[in-house]
Amino acid sequence: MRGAPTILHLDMDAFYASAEQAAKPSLRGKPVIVGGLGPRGVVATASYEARVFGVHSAMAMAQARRLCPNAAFLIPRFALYRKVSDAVMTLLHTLSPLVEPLSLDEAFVDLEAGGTEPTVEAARAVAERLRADIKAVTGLTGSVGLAGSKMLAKIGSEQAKPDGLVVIEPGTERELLGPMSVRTLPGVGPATAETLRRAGIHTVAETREAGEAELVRLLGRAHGASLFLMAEGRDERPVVAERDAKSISVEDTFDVDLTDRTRVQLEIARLADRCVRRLREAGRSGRTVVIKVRRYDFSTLTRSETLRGPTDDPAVVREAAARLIDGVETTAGVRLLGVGVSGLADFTQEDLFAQAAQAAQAAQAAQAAEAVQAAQAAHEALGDAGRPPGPERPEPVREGAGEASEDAEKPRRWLPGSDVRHAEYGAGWVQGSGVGRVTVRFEEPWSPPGRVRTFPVDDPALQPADPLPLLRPDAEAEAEAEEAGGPDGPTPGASGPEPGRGPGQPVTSRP
DNA sequence: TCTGGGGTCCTAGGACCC
DNA sequence: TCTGGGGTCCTAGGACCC
Repeated sequence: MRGAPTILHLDMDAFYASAEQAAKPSLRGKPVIVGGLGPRGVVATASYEARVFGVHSAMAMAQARRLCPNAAFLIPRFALYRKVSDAVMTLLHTLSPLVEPLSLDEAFVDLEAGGTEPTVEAARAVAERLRADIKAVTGLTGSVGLAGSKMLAKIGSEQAKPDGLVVIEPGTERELLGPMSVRTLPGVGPATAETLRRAGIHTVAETREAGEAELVRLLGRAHGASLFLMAEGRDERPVVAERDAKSISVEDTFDVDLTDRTRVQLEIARLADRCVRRLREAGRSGRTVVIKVRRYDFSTLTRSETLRGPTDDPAVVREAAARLIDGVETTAGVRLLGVGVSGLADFTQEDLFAQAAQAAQAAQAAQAAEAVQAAQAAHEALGDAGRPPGPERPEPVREGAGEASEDAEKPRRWLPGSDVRHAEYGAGWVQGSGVGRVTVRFEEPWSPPGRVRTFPVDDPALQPADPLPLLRPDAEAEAEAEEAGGPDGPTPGASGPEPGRGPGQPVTSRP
């Protein structure tokens, strides 16, 4: 706990929905719902206009449609959100080296580590300037909480929503927390709240009064002890920058339950390949392969297998996943399959062999023999004993292999919300499609609301496009873009700087 | 037409080693 | 031969978060 509110929590307001409204002028002031649009989709984010109708995150999309049938329903465009997020995180890094992102739209910042004077006034001034900078650079609003601990900074930003700032002054925590619901405390979800409710505990004050021993009895050692500390307003968790990922996983929910065994095996193989692609993009390898199966009745199980050494070989992960699914009964129907890798190591497979060789040289004879044995065993376990050890690695399996030829046969799918460009009408986005037609609204983030036109789905003049930046790029950037290949050339970042400013620099240089 | 996708941390039992 | 306790690794499941 600090004597001054120098821990900052930023939470962007209705992030995905707000980004869509910024990108699509015709949707401003209207209910917007972003999420999965299939039969089993859920809401990722609802705009404040949609929340009025009772729509909220994690709600089944079907229910959202019933509650708010006139909303715009859009698929998420992560490429855009990531760009906006990068711009926001860049601003946060100008405040302190200690920035802890929690997701694309949320982060803690340790202002004291960044040299902010430890006073309420100084912290408040930094936060207000940050909010103005975020608005100027992204066009979006964010809410900020300032407090002496992470927990209270986060509670503060929640209270500040939308588009606000709340400072919780050290010394006022217990009084503030006392009457609040236990659900306010981090780590208290539906299950914990129910356990506490049965014990007659509803508020933070009641949690505190129950005492640590009782909470540990109800919830277990770690959970009970940490909950007691939180209820007392004590939270010493430091802001930690750059935490390495501990696992990487991919999963798919199918529109219709899978019952065919061969199809299940095929999907597991595809997921394994996708997972390895992500693993390699991150420059990591992993030792434990996990599969996840959600059955028709939503019961979920996992099976895992730990290899002798880390791998980033698609064939190895595919084979492990295949062995694991072999032991799972799926005939009654499967709604979700997943493949993950944990026990991540920083080196790739070749590095592993290099390391083993080095170890063999350096270590004593006995240890060296052991290392070689281990390397051989790993080699065998990895299923490439027949492959000569060398720098080559198996070709990554690419899902889109032969894309061009396939595209000609497969009808293009125009998903609501996605960006397009028409040879004659310019930039727009898909408003809807069906019965061989696609409806496009032609507008840009900086234009007035645009008009709608309808085309055949296979109209060659209509092409998918990258997201436009939310703010109009300056003349300089536009010229560069044109030099780089005209309007279809690389698009400037979504957070394109305003006139006269270089990328990465704060918008304001006010004292 | 109920319930996504990507993560983190904790618990608990059994194997195995000292 | 019997009796232990502790530590670590692995597997499986569950709660929680955004």
